[in-house]
Amino acid sequence: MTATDDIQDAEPDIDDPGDPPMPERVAALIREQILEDRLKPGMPVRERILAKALGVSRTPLREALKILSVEGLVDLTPRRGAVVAAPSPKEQRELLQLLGAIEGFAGTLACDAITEDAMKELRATHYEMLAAIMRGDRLTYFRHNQAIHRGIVEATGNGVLIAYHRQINLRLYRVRYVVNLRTERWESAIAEHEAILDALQAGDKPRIRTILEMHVLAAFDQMERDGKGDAPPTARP
Amino acid sequence: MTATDDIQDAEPDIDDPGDPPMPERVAALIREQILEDRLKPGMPVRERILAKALGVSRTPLREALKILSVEGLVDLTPRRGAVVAAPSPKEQRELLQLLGAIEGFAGTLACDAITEDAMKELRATHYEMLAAIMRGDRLTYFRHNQAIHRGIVEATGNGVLIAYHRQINLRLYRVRYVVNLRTERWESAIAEHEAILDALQAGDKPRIRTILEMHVLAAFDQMERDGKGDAPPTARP
DNA sequence: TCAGGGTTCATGGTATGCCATATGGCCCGC
DNA sequence: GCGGGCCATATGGCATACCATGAACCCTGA
Repeated sequence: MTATDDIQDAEPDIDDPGDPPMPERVAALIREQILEDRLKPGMPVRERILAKALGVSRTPLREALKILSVEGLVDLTPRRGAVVAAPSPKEQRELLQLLGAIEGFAGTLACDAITEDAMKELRATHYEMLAAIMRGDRLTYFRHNQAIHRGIVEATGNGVLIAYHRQINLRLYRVRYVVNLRTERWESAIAEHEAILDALQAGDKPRIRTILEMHVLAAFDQMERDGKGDAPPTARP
Repeated sequence: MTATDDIQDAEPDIDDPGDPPMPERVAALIREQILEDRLKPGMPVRERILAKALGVSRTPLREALKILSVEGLVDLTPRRGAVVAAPSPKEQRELLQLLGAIEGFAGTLACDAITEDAMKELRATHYEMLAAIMRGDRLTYFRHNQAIHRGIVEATGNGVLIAYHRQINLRLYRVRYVVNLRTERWESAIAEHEAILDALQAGDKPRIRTILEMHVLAAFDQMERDGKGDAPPTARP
Protein backbone atom coordinates (compact mmCIF):
# COMPACT_ATOMS: atom_id res chain seq x y z
CA MET A 1 0.00 0.00 0.00
CA THR A 2 1.50 3.29 -1.02
CA ALA A 3 1.26 6.61 0.70
CA THR A 4 -1.26 7.68 -1.85
CA ASP A 5 -3.58 4.76 -1.52
CA ASP A 6 -4.13 5.85 2.02
CA ILE A 7 -4.97 9.36 1.09
CA GLN A 8 -6.75 8.62 -2.12
CA ASP A 9 -10.19 8.69 -0.56
CA ALA A 10 -9.63 11.99 1.17
CA GLU A 11 -11.28 15.15 -0.02
CA PRO A 12 -10.72 15.13 -3.75
CA ASP A 13 -9.86 18.79 -3.76
CA ILE A 14 -9.69 21.69 -1.40
CA ASP A 15 -10.39 24.64 -3.60
CA ASP A 16 -12.14 26.53 -0.87
CA PRO A 17 -10.26 29.81 -0.83
CA GLY A 18 -10.77 30.32 2.87
CA ASP A 19 -8.62 32.60 4.95
CA PRO A 20 -5.73 30.30 5.85
CA PRO A 21 -3.14 30.08 3.06
CA MET A 22 -3.24 26.92 1.01
CA PRO A 23 0.19 25.57 1.96
CA GLU A 24 -0.82 25.66 5.59
CA ARG A 25 -4.09 23.97 4.83
CA VAL A 26 -2.23 21.29 2.91
CA ALA A 27 0.22 20.94 5.77
CA ALA A 28 -2.69 20.57 8.16
CA LEU A 29 -4.15 17.80 6.03
CA ILE A 30 -0.89 15.88 5.87
CA ARG A 31 -0.40 16.42 9.58
CA GLU A 32 -3.79 14.89 10.16
CA GLN A 33 -2.95 11.92 7.98
CA ILE A 34 0.24 11.37 9.94
CA LEU A 35 -1.49 11.69 13.29
CA GLU A 36 -4.21 9.31 12.22
CA ASP A 37 -1.44 6.92 11.26
CA ARG A 38 -2.64 6.71 7.68
CA LEU A 39 0.74 8.00 6.65
CA LYS A 40 2.97 5.77 8.67
CA PRO A 41 6.49 6.66 9.85
CA GLY A 42 9.14 5.92 7.28
CA MET A 43 6.65 6.03 4.46
CA PRO A 44 7.76 8.16 1.51
CA VAL A 45 5.60 11.09 0.48
CA ARG A 46 5.43 11.42 -3.27
CA GLU A 47 4.84 14.97 -4.40
CA ARG A 48 3.11 14.48 -7.72
CA ILE A 49 0.79 11.75 -6.54
CA LEU A 50 -0.16 13.39 -3.29
CA ALA A 51 -0.62 16.73 -4.99
CA LYS A 52 -3.02 15.22 -7.46
CA ALA A 53 -4.82 13.38 -4.71
CA LEU A 54 -5.32 16.63 -2.82
CA GLY A 55 -6.27 18.55 -5.94
CA VAL A 56 -3.47 21.09 -5.64
CA SER A 57 -0.32 21.77 -7.55
CA ARG A 58 3.09 20.62 -6.50
CA THR A 59 4.21 24.09 -5.45
CA PRO A 60 1.97 24.57 -2.42
CA LEU A 61 2.48 20.93 -1.55
CA ARG A 62 6.23 21.36 -1.51
CA GLU A 63 5.86 24.41 0.69
CA ALA A 64 3.67 22.38 3.01
CA LEU A 65 6.37 19.74 3.19
CA LYS A 66 8.90 22.39 4.11
CA ILE A 67 6.65 23.47 6.95
CA LEU A 68 6.22 19.93 8.21
CA SER A 69 9.94 19.41 7.90
CA VAL A 70 10.73 22.29 10.21
CA GLU A 71 8.06 21.01 12.57
CA GLY A 72 9.85 17.70 12.58
CA LEU A 73 6.98 15.65 11.23
CA VAL A 74 8.69 14.69 7.98
CA ASP A 75 12.31 14.17 7.09
CA LEU A 76 13.42 15.93 3.91
CA THR A 77 16.50 14.36 2.35
CA PRO A 78 18.19 16.27 -0.50
CA ARG A 79 17.44 14.34 -3.62
CA ARG A 80 15.23 11.65 -2.19
CA GLY A 81 12.21 13.62 -1.20
CA ALA A 82 10.19 13.44 1.97
CA VAL A 83 9.45 10.57 4.29
CA VAL A 84 7.24 10.62 7.35
CA ALA A 85 9.50 11.16 10.34
CA ALA A 86 10.27 8.06 12.35
CA PRO A 87 11.90 9.26 15.55
CA SER A 88 14.43 6.85 16.91
CA PRO A 89 13.94 5.66 20.49
CA LYS A 90 16.72 8.02 21.49
CA GLU A 91 15.02 10.95 19.84
CA GLN A 92 11.68 9.96 21.31
CA ARG A 93 13.17 10.00 24.75
CA GLU A 94 14.79 13.37 24.12
CA LEU A 95 11.49 14.79 22.94
CA LEU A 96 9.69 13.41 25.96
CA GLN A 97 12.32 14.88 28.24
CA LEU A 98 11.83 18.28 26.67
CA LEU A 99 8.07 17.90 26.82
CA GLY A 100 8.31 17.09 30.50
CA ALA A 101 10.56 20.07 31.12
CA ILE A 102 8.15 22.41 29.36
CA GLU A 103 5.15 21.02 31.20
CA GLY A 104 7.00 21.15 34.48
CA PHE A 105 7.90 24.76 33.95
CA ALA A 106 4.39 25.52 32.78
CA GLY A 107 3.14 23.94 35.97
CA THR A 108 5.09 26.35 38.10
CA LEU A 109 3.78 29.29 36.10
CA ALA A 110 0.27 27.91 36.21
CA CYS A 111 0.40 27.78 40.00
CA ASP A 112 0.30 31.56 39.95
CA ALA A 113 -1.67 32.18 36.81
CA ILE A 114 -4.45 29.63 36.78
CA THR A 115 -7.99 30.80 37.41
CA GLU A 116 -10.60 29.14 39.56
CA ASP A 117 -12.63 28.18 36.53
CA ALA A 118 -9.70 26.69 34.70
CA MET A 119 -8.81 24.67 37.77
CA LYS A 120 -12.35 23.34 37.95
CA GLU A 121 -12.29 22.50 34.29
CA LEU A 122 -9.12 20.50 34.79
CA ARG A 123 -10.74 18.58 37.63
CA ALA A 124 -13.79 17.96 35.48
CA THR A 125 -11.65 16.65 32.65
CA HIS A 126 -9.85 14.45 35.14
CA TYR A 127 -13.15 12.89 36.17
CA GLU A 128 -14.13 12.37 32.57
CA MET A 129 -10.84 10.63 32.13
CA LEU A 130 -11.63 8.38 35.06
CA ALA A 131 -14.99 7.63 33.49
CA ALA A 132 -13.29 6.65 30.25
CA ILE A 133 -11.03 4.31 32.17
CA MET A 134 -14.00 2.68 33.84
CA ARG A 135 -15.49 2.02 30.44
CA GLY A 136 -12.17 0.78 29.14
CA ASP A 137 -12.31 3.43 26.44
CA ARG A 138 -8.65 3.96 25.85
CA LEU A 139 -9.02 6.50 23.09
CA THR A 140 -11.22 8.79 25.15
CA TYR A 141 -8.89 8.30 28.09
CA PHE A 142 -6.00 9.36 25.89
CA ARG A 143 -7.83 12.45 24.67
CA HIS A 144 -8.73 13.62 28.16
CA ASN A 145 -5.25 12.87 29.37
CA GLN A 146 -3.82 15.08 26.66
CA ALA A 147 -6.42 17.74 27.39
CA ILE A 148 -5.29 17.98 30.99
CA HIS A 149 -1.66 18.44 30.10
CA ARG A 150 -2.60 20.94 27.44
CA GLY A 151 -4.85 22.72 29.90
CA ILE A 152 -2.02 23.20 32.36
CA VAL A 153 0.18 24.73 29.70
CA GLU A 154 -2.61 26.93 28.41
CA ALA A 155 -3.30 28.12 31.92
CA THR A 156 0.04 29.90 31.88
CA GLY A 157 -1.20 32.30 29.24
CA ASN A 158 2.26 32.12 27.67
CA GLY A 159 1.51 31.86 23.97
CA VAL A 160 5.03 30.86 23.01
CA LEU A 161 5.05 28.10 25.58
CA ILE A 162 1.69 26.87 24.33
CA ALA A 163 2.86 26.84 20.72
CA TYR A 164 6.05 24.93 21.37
CA HIS A 165 4.28 22.49 23.65
CA ARG A 166 1.80 21.83 20.91
CA GLN A 167 4.49 21.31 18.32
CA ILE A 168 6.51 18.88 20.39
CA ASN A 169 3.38 17.06 21.32
CA LEU A 170 2.57 16.63 17.64
CA ARG A 171 5.93 15.05 17.00
CA LEU A 172 5.20 12.60 19.79
CA TYR A 173 1.51 12.15 19.30
CA ARG A 174 1.73 8.80 17.60
CA VAL A 175 4.24 7.47 20.09
CA ARG A 176 2.31 8.63 23.08
CA TYR A 177 -0.85 7.22 21.60
CA VAL A 178 0.70 3.81 21.17
CA VAL A 179 2.21 3.98 24.63
CA ASN A 180 -1.02 4.95 26.26
CA LEU A 181 -2.79 2.19 24.45
CA ARG A 182 -0.44 -0.54 25.49
CA THR A 183 0.64 0.49 28.93
CA GLU A 184 -1.05 -1.02 31.92
CA ARG A 185 0.10 1.59 34.38
CA TRP A 186 -3.20 3.41 34.45
CA GLU A 187 -3.37 3.31 38.22
CA SER A 188 -0.05 5.05 38.75
CA ALA A 189 -0.82 7.49 35.96
CA ILE A 190 -4.05 8.39 37.67
CA ALA A 191 -2.30 8.83 40.97
CA GLU A 192 0.22 11.10 39.33
CA HIS A 193 -2.51 13.14 37.71
CA GLU A 194 -4.26 13.60 41.01
CA ALA A 195 -1.01 14.61 42.60
CA ILE A 196 -0.46 17.10 39.80
CA LEU A 197 -3.84 18.71 40.24
CA ASP A 198 -3.45 18.82 44.00
CA ALA A 199 -0.03 20.41 43.75
CA LEU A 200 -1.39 22.88 41.25
CA GLN A 201 -4.20 23.89 43.55
CA ALA A 202 -1.87 24.09 46.52
CA GLY A 203 0.62 26.13 44.52
CA ASP A 204 3.38 23.67 45.33
CA LYS A 205 5.71 24.57 42.49
CA PRO A 206 8.65 22.25 43.16
CA ARG A 207 6.29 19.35 43.52
CA ILE A 208 4.29 19.92 40.35
CA ARG A 209 7.47 20.44 38.41
CA THR A 210 9.04 17.24 39.64
CA ILE A 211 5.96 15.20 38.97
CA LEU A 212 5.40 16.58 35.49
CA GLU A 213 9.01 16.11 34.47
CA MET A 214 8.87 12.47 35.51
CA HIS A 215 5.31 11.74 34.54
CA VAL A 216 5.79 11.92 30.80
CA LEU A 217 8.91 9.80 30.75
CA ALA A 218 7.38 7.15 32.95
CA ALA A 219 5.11 5.75 30.27
CA PHE A 220 7.95 5.75 27.79
CA ASP A 221 10.32 3.83 30.00
CA GLN A 222 7.50 1.41 30.61
CA MET A 223 7.26 0.87 26.88
CA GLU A 224 11.01 0.57 26.50
CA ARG A 225 10.85 -2.22 29.06
CA ASP A 226 8.06 -3.94 27.15
CA GLY A 227 10.17 -3.96 24.04
CA LYS A 228 8.72 -1.00 22.17
CA GLY A 229 6.12 -2.95 20.24
CA ASP A 230 5.43 -0.61 17.37
CA ALA A 231 4.64 -0.87 13.72
CA PRO A 232 7.93 -1.10 11.84
CA PRO A 233 8.99 1.86 9.70
CA THR A 234 9.78 1.87 6.00
CA ALA A 235 6.45 0.67 4.77
CA ARG A 236 7.15 0.31 1.07
CA PRO A 237 9.12 1.68 -1.88
CA MET B 1 16.03 52.08 2.02
CA THR B 2 14.36 48.95 0.87
CA ALA B 3 14.86 45.43 2.03
CA THR B 4 16.72 44.74 -1.15
CA ASP B 5 19.10 47.64 -1.00
CA ASP B 6 20.41 46.04 2.12
CA ILE B 7 20.98 42.74 0.48
CA GLN B 8 21.90 43.99 -2.92
CA ASP B 9 25.59 43.75 -2.30
CA ALA B 10 25.43 40.21 -1.02
CA GLU B 11 26.65 37.29 -3.05
CA PRO B 12 25.18 37.86 -6.50
CA ASP B 13 24.26 34.24 -6.85
CA ILE B 14 24.63 31.00 -4.97
CA ASP B 15 24.64 28.44 -7.72
CA ASP B 16 27.02 26.19 -5.86
CA PRO B 17 25.17 22.90 -5.85
CA GLY B 18 26.59 21.86 -2.51
CA ASP B 19 24.98 19.28 -0.33
CA PRO B 20 22.45 21.34 1.60
CA PRO B 21 19.25 21.96 -0.37
CA MET B 22 18.86 25.38 -1.86
CA PRO B 23 15.81 26.51 0.13
CA GLU B 24 17.73 25.88 3.34
CA ARG B 25 20.73 27.72 2.02
CA VAL B 26 18.50 30.64 1.06
CA ALA B 27 16.86 30.50 4.48
CA ALA B 28 20.28 30.57 6.08
CA LEU B 29 21.22 33.65 4.10
CA ILE B 30 18.04 35.50 5.05
CA ARG B 31 18.50 34.39 8.64
CA GLU B 32 21.94 35.89 8.56
CA GLN B 33 20.62 39.14 7.14
CA ILE B 34 18.04 39.30 9.90
CA LEU B 35 20.55 38.52 12.61
CA GLU B 36 22.94 41.11 11.27
CA ASP B 37 20.08 43.55 11.40
CA ARG B 38 20.34 44.32 7.72
CA LEU B 39 16.79 43.12 7.39
CA LYS B 40 15.16 44.96 10.23
CA PRO B 41 12.05 43.83 12.13
CA GLY B 42 8.85 44.93 10.46
CA MET B 43 10.56 45.29 7.11
CA PRO B 44 8.68 43.60 4.25
CA VAL B 45 10.47 40.93 2.27
CA ARG B 46 9.75 41.23 -1.42
CA GLU B 47 9.98 37.90 -3.16
CA ARG B 48 10.89 38.90 -6.70
CA ILE B 49 13.50 41.45 -5.73
CA LEU B 50 15.15 39.36 -3.07
CA ALA B 51 15.08 36.33 -5.33
CA LYS B 52 16.86 38.22 -8.07
CA ALA B 53 19.33 39.66 -5.59
CA LEU B 54 20.17 36.16 -4.40
CA GLY B 55 20.29 34.77 -7.90
CA VAL B 56 17.59 32.18 -7.34
CA SER B 57 14.06 31.77 -8.50
CA ARG B 58 11.03 32.63 -6.44
CA THR B 59 10.17 29.03 -5.75
CA PRO B 60 13.07 28.15 -3.45
CA LEU B 61 12.87 31.59 -1.93
CA ARG B 62 9.25 31.08 -1.03
CA GLU B 63 10.09 27.74 0.50
CA ALA B 64 12.82 29.42 2.50
CA LEU B 65 10.29 31.94 3.74
CA LYS B 66 8.03 29.10 4.84
CA ILE B 67 10.90 27.66 6.82
CA LEU B 68 11.67 30.96 8.46
CA SER B 69 8.01 31.44 9.17
CA VAL B 70 7.80 28.21 11.14
CA GLU B 71 10.98 29.19 12.92
CA GLY B 72 9.29 32.42 13.88
CA LEU B 73 11.77 34.73 12.17
CA VAL B 74 9.30 36.13 9.65
CA ASP B 75 5.57 36.67 9.78
CA LEU B 76 3.67 35.42 6.76
CA THR B 77 0.35 37.15 6.26
CA PRO B 78 -2.03 35.71 3.66
CA ARG B 79 -2.08 38.18 0.81
CA ARG B 80 0.51 40.60 2.04
CA GLY B 81 3.64 38.55 1.89
CA ALA B 82 6.36 38.25 4.48
CA VAL B 83 7.72 40.75 6.96
CA VAL B 84 10.61 40.27 9.32
CA ALA B 85 9.19 39.23 12.65
CA ALA B 86 9.02 41.98 15.25
CA PRO B 87 8.24 40.26 18.53
CA SER B 88 6.20 42.39 20.87
CA PRO B 89 7.63 43.00 24.33
CA LYS B 90 5.14 40.47 25.63
CA GLU B 91 6.30 37.85 23.16
CA GLN B 92 9.92 38.67 23.87
CA ARG B 93 9.36 38.06 27.53
CA GLU B 94 7.56 34.79 26.82
CA LEU B 95 10.42 33.64 24.63
CA LEU B 96 12.95 34.56 27.27
CA GLN B 97 10.96 32.70 29.87
CA LEU B 98 10.96 29.60 27.72
CA LEU B 99 14.65 30.01 26.96
CA GLY B 100 15.37 30.23 30.65
CA ALA B 101 13.29 27.15 31.33
CA ILE B 102 15.12 25.16 28.69
CA GLU B 103 18.51 26.30 29.89
CA GLY B 104 17.57 25.61 33.47
CA PHE B 105 16.48 22.12 32.63
CA ALA B 106 19.55 21.62 30.49
CA GLY B 107 21.62 22.70 33.46
CA THR B 108 20.21 19.94 35.63
CA LEU B 109 20.91 17.40 32.91
CA ALA B 110 24.36 18.80 32.33
CA CYS B 111 25.23 18.32 35.99
CA ASP B 112 25.21 14.60 35.33
CA ALA B 113 26.30 14.53 31.73
CA ILE B 114 29.05 17.10 31.39
CA THR B 115 32.60 15.90 30.90
CA GLU B 116 35.71 17.27 32.55
CA ASP B 117 36.93 18.73 29.29
CA ALA B 118 33.65 20.43 28.51
CA MET B 119 33.65 21.92 31.98
CA LYS B 120 37.14 23.27 31.48
CA GLU B 121 36.16 24.68 28.11
CA LEU B 122 33.26 26.53 29.74
CA ARG B 123 35.60 28.00 32.31
CA ALA B 124 38.00 29.01 29.58
CA THR B 125 35.25 30.71 27.64
CA HIS B 126 34.21 32.44 30.82
CA TYR B 127 37.68 33.89 31.21
CA GLU B 128 37.71 34.98 27.61
CA MET B 129 34.46 36.72 28.32
CA LEU B 130 36.04 38.51 31.25
CA ALA B 131 38.89 39.54 28.99
CA ALA B 132 36.45 41.00 26.51
CA ILE B 133 34.83 42.96 29.28
CA MET B 134 38.15 44.35 30.37
CA ARG B 135 38.72 45.56 26.85
CA GLY B 136 35.22 46.94 26.65
CA ASP B 137 34.59 44.76 23.63
CA ARG B 138 30.88 44.26 23.92
CA LEU B 139 30.47 42.19 20.79
CA THR B 140 33.07 39.64 21.84
CA TYR B 141 31.59 39.63 25.31
CA PHE B 142 28.23 38.88 23.81
CA ARG B 143 29.59 36.04 21.68
CA HIS B 144 31.32 34.35 24.58
CA ASN B 145 28.30 34.85 26.77
CA GLN B 146 26.17 33.06 24.21
CA ALA B 147 28.80 30.37 23.81
CA ILE B 148 28.64 29.54 27.50
CA HIS B 149 24.88 29.17 27.50
CA ARG B 150 25.05 27.13 24.34
CA GLY B 151 27.80 25.03 25.81
CA ILE B 152 25.72 24.11 28.83
CA VAL B 153 22.86 22.99 26.61
CA GLU B 154 25.17 21.07 24.32
CA ALA B 155 26.72 19.35 27.29
CA THR B 156 23.44 17.54 27.84
CA GLY B 157 23.91 15.61 24.61
CA ASN B 158 20.18 15.98 24.05
CA GLY B 159 19.95 16.84 20.36
CA VAL B 160 16.34 17.90 20.49
CA LEU B 161 17.03 20.21 23.37
CA ILE B 162 19.98 21.70 21.54
CA ALA B 163 17.95 22.28 18.39
CA TYR B 164 15.05 24.01 20.13
CA HIS B 165 17.40 26.08 22.24
CA ARG B 166 19.12 27.22 19.11
CA GLN B 167 15.87 28.09 17.41
CA ILE B 168 14.49 30.12 20.28
CA ASN B 169 17.80 31.82 20.65
CA LEU B 170 17.66 32.86 17.02
CA ARG B 171 14.27 34.44 17.51
CA LEU B 172 15.73 36.43 20.35
CA TYR B 173 19.18 37.03 19.00
CA ARG B 174 18.63 40.59 17.96
CA VAL B 175 16.85 41.48 21.17
CA ARG B 176 19.49 39.91 23.35
CA TYR B 177 22.17 41.58 21.34
CA VAL B 178 20.66 44.98 21.85
CA VAL B 179 20.08 44.26 25.51
CA ASN B 180 23.61 43.10 26.08
CA LEU B 181 24.92 46.14 24.32
CA ARG B 182 22.98 48.60 26.38
CA THR B 183 22.79 47.03 29.77
CA GLU B 184 25.26 48.07 32.39
CA ARG B 185 24.73 45.09 34.65
CA TRP B 186 27.87 43.33 33.59
CA GLU B 187 28.99 42.85 37.16
CA SER B 188 25.88 41.01 38.25
CA ALA B 189 25.84 39.03 35.01
CA ILE B 190 29.39 37.92 35.67
CA ALA B 191 28.54 36.95 39.22
CA GLU B 192 25.62 34.90 37.93
CA HIS B 193 27.78 33.19 35.38
CA GLU B 194 30.31 32.25 37.99
CA ALA B 195 27.56 30.94 40.20
CA ILE B 196 26.25 28.92 37.27
CA LEU B 197 29.59 27.32 36.58
CA ASP B 198 30.18 26.61 40.24
CA ALA B 199 26.77 25.03 40.63
CA LEU B 200 27.37 23.01 37.50
CA GLN B 201 30.67 21.69 38.81
CA ALA B 202 29.17 20.98 42.21
CA GLY B 203 26.21 19.24 40.63
CA ASP B 204 23.79 21.48 42.49
CA LYS B 205 20.78 20.99 40.25
CA PRO B 206 18.18 23.11 42.01
CA ARG B 207 20.61 25.98 42.20
CA ILE B 208 21.72 25.96 38.58
CA ARG B 209 18.14 25.70 37.45
CA THR B 210 17.01 28.62 39.54
CA ILE B 211 19.87 30.81 38.43
CA LEU B 212 19.49 30.02 34.76
CA GLU B 213 15.75 30.57 34.78
CA MET B 214 16.22 33.99 36.31
CA HIS B 215 19.43 34.94 34.58
CA VAL B 216 18.00 35.34 31.13
CA LEU B 217 15.03 37.39 32.20
CA ALA B 218 17.15 39.70 34.30
CA ALA B 219 18.68 41.52 31.36
CA PHE B 220 15.29 41.87 29.75
CA ASP B 221 13.62 43.40 32.76
CA GLN B 222 16.59 45.72 32.95
CA MET B 223 15.86 46.81 29.41
CA GLU B 224 12.15 47.16 30.10
CA ARG B 225 13.07 49.53 32.88
CA ASP B 226 15.30 51.53 30.58
CA GLY B 227 12.46 52.00 28.15
CA LYS B 228 13.31 49.40 25.55
CA GLY B 229 15.32 51.71 23.30
CA ASP B 230 15.22 49.84 20.03
CA ALA B 231 15.18 50.64 16.38
CA PRO B 232 11.58 51.24 15.32
CA PRO B 233 9.95 48.67 13.06
CA THR B 234 8.18 49.28 9.74
CA ALA B 235 11.08 50.70 7.83
CA ARG B 236 9.58 51.54 4.48
CA PRO B 237 6.53 51.33 2.21
C1' DT C 1 -10.03 72.15 -3.27
C1' DC C 2 -11.33 67.92 -1.63
C1' DA C 3 -13.49 63.57 -1.91
C1' DG C 4 -14.83 59.48 -4.32
C1' DG C 5 -14.29 56.07 -7.62
C1' DG C 6 -12.11 53.73 -11.22
C1' DT C 7 -8.08 52.09 -13.44
C1' DT C 8 -3.52 50.43 -13.48
C1' DC C 9 0.48 48.40 -11.73
C1' DA C 10 2.92 45.67 -8.68
C1' DT C 11 2.85 41.70 -5.64
C1' DG C 12 1.82 37.29 -3.96
C1' DG C 13 -0.29 32.63 -5.27
C1' DT C 14 -0.52 28.70 -8.20
C1' DA C 15 0.31 25.77 -12.05
C1' DT C 16 3.31 23.74 -15.25
C1' DG C 17 7.39 22.61 -17.85
C1' DC C 18 12.16 21.44 -18.12
C1' DC C 19 16.42 19.58 -16.08
C1' DA C 20 19.43 16.78 -13.22
C1' DT C 21 19.71 12.90 -10.57
C1' DA C 22 18.76 8.63 -8.26
C1' DT C 23 16.90 3.98 -8.75
C1' DG C 24 15.67 -0.34 -10.68
C1' DG C 25 15.96 -3.51 -14.35
C1' DC C 26 18.35 -5.59 -17.99
C1' DC C 27 22.05 -7.13 -20.66
C1' DC C 28 26.62 -8.43 -21.37
C1' DG C 29 30.84 -10.31 -19.93
C1' DC C 30 33.48 -13.13 -16.98
C1' DG D 1 25.28 -18.71 -13.22
C1' DC D 2 26.46 -14.67 -11.14
C1' DG D 3 28.07 -10.05 -10.78
C1' DG D 4 28.83 -5.52 -12.47
C1' DG D 5 27.93 -1.78 -15.38
C1' DC D 6 24.77 0.65 -18.38
C1' DC D 7 20.42 2.49 -19.72
C1' DA D 8 15.57 3.88 -19.05
C1' DT D 9 12.29 5.88 -16.29
C1' DA D 10 10.36 8.16 -12.69
C1' DT D 11 11.09 11.59 -9.09
C1' DG D 12 12.47 15.71 -6.96
C1' DG D 13 14.39 20.55 -7.81
C1' DC D 14 14.13 24.82 -9.94
C1' DA D 15 12.57 28.32 -13.13
C1' DT D 16 9.02 30.59 -15.34
C1' DA D 17 4.52 31.91 -16.94
C1' DC D 18 -0.08 33.00 -15.79
C1' DC D 19 -3.77 34.54 -12.66
C1' DA D 20 -6.08 36.97 -9.02
C1' DT D 21 -5.99 40.41 -5.68
C1' DG D 22 -4.61 44.42 -3.08
C1' DA D 23 -2.99 49.11 -3.13
C1' DA D 24 -1.77 53.41 -4.91
C1' DC D 25 -2.57 57.04 -8.01
C1' DC D 26 -4.98 59.93 -10.96
C1' DC D 27 -8.92 61.88 -12.84
C1' DT D 28 -13.26 63.82 -12.43
C1' DG D 29 -17.15 65.93 -10.40
C1' DA D 30 -19.18 68.39 -6.75
